[in-house]
Amino acid sequence: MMQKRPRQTDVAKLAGVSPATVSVILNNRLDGNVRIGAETRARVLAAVEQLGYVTDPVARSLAGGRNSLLGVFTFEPIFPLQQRDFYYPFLVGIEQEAEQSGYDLLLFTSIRSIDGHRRIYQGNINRLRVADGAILLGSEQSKEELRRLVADRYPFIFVGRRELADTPISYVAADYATATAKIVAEMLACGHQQIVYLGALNENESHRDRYTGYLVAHRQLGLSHLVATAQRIGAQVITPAFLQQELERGITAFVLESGGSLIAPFFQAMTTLGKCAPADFSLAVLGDPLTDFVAPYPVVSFTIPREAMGRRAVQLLTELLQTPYLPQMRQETLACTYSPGVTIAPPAFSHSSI
Amino acid sequence: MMQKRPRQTDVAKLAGVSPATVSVILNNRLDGNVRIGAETRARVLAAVEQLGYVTDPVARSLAGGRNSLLGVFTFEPIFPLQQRDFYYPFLVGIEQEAEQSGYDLLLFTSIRSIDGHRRIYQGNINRLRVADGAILLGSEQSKEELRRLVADRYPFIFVGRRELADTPISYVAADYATATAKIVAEMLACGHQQIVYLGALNENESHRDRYTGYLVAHRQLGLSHLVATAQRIGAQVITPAFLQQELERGITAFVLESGGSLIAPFFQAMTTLGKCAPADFSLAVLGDPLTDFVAPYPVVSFTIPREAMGRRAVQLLTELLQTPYLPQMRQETLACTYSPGVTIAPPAFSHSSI
DNA sequence: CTGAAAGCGCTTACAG
DNA sequence: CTGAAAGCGCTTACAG
Repeated sequence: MMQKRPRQTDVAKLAGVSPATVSVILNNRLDGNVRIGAETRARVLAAVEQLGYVTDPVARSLAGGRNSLLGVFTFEPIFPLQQRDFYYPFLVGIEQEAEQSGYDLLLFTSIRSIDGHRRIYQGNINRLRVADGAILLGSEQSKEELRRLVADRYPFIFVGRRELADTPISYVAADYATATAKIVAEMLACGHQQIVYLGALNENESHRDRYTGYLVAHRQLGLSHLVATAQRIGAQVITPAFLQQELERGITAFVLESGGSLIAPFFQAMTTLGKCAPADFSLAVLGDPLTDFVAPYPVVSFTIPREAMGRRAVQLLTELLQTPYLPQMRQETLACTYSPGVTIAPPAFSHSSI
Repeated sequence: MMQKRPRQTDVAKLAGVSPATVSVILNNRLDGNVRIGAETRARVLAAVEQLGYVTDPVARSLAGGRNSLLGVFTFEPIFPLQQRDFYYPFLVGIEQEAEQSGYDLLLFTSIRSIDGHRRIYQGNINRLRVADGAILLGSEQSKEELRRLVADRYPFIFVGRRELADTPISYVAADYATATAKIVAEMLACGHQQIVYLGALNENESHRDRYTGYLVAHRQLGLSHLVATAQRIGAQVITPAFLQQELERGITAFVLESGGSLIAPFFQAMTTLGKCAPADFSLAVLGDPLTDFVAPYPVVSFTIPREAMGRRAVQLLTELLQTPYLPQMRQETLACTYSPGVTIAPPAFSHSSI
């Protein structure tokens, strides 16, 4: 049967001091007017050791201290069966930094997913509050819940840029805009004048950032008039007929959002047409490099700094927790790494007439 | 500036009832002697809505006794960069079951690894105690720490069988013995009489269980005299010369422990010799099926039920936590799944002379 | 059917 | 330098 855990009072009794003293020593408080004698401190620490005492984080947290618990909340299952690659690299970074900072990680697994996604507020409870602050991840996030979190002044950092109408929120994001701009600029420099932007149906912040990069690249060269509107399309739209049509109307280069499952259909359709990059068209993927399985040749793309984002999110969160009176907002953007490929070359029939 | 979030007392005041009543209603308590009038309940719920009241889970858990935190402790980093496949499936199962049971997961990332592995007891303090109980994983576990954990009566379940000299400990393990016995029996039934057991250098419980299965298969057929002692060898021992020698002394079948990095050298050496299973020898791997990358053909093996082990570990742990007065020991073994291959066939030159 | 009171285990002013 | 006291926000017997 289970022994009751030792309490602070037990330690206090054993050491012959008051609970307050134990608390002060354990929290290493160095306030000007709190000073503990070396002898007392030693006695208390000895008692702590002897009893195997560990502060109850729940009580500590209630009493207004902090509990060294960093929440990790994902809107999808944390360890998804399918896309195991999605969260993993973030978690690697998060764990590394948590270890450095001496925080434990609290995964909110008690939060049942309802119709496929999890909600922070269940009934009336913000479960996240058991942790000092939390790192949020996930694409299926509910803006409504974020808004409420901000209103509740709960400290959190989103991994990935998220925006709310009136309310700025803290995040660590990948710099999709710059990465995309660089690639599109490369295409423009090659002489492409009709670069079509193919995006997935659901538009979110990271998609918008990519599109911004696309626009910026054109604008910087004074080529704004060449910009085509982005096409947000379902994967099933990408057929040989569709791409044929695009090529015929003078499109010489494509940039594809990753993650929207546009990529496999694209290659399939192009193969059906007997078209190949960079001979027949130029191509870049706006996201992580493709595996050999998906692409027949190295496609120009960029790497999202997932681990670094995880690490940085923990750093920012711990900063937030240590300075509770400063504005609770941090927004940071980390650079993506250009990933070379063989898919960008001058267009076969240059329409250049600048 | 934001208002302080509403408390239970605010709701009580607004509804004109006592905090206790609010608590009872919000927790939906149906105890025999607690009954709330429909009108009162409606009034309270309306007040909750109006104020946007959210129960503070920290206070709730302090008052209630339990914190619904399940610890997850790994002796190596939880999200290792290298062998990401090792912990992941366990964690999937653990998360699934934690969600079912309404527990959150506490990852002890604050525990720094010293010379590559983590220690539960740091300066005589058991960090794990911040959680109600914990699930332990990892091959590098220190027996000394486990012993202490048991002595402290801390509730935990090890994923994987672990044994301590005098102290039984709780675990969920894979049934390596049965899985191995089945495979070896298949080889014996095929007519093999010299089956060599090749094991990694470090012997642990899971290795011993496999060897036990190897022995059992022989014994069940009354063939104990055919048993060769297991060879515990380093990967570098597996050279073409070594295997040549084995074949020459009449060995017709090999069973290899997985995880000891014996497998790659084995295939390399056999390829060098120009030998191929099952024509020249029979073969099984005592562990997870090999990827195409490692093995040129499907090798008989078995799948370790990692997810199920994770799930079961959480179940057993929550049982332990709910029945604190029953014996704190659970040992359970889950079956592995036979994974077929093409590597077992009758020996080319049968020495059978039974 | 509902309220007053005690208590969960800690921290933090405030005295001295 | 250390202790007594109040309080964090809830739940749970216990009264009535």
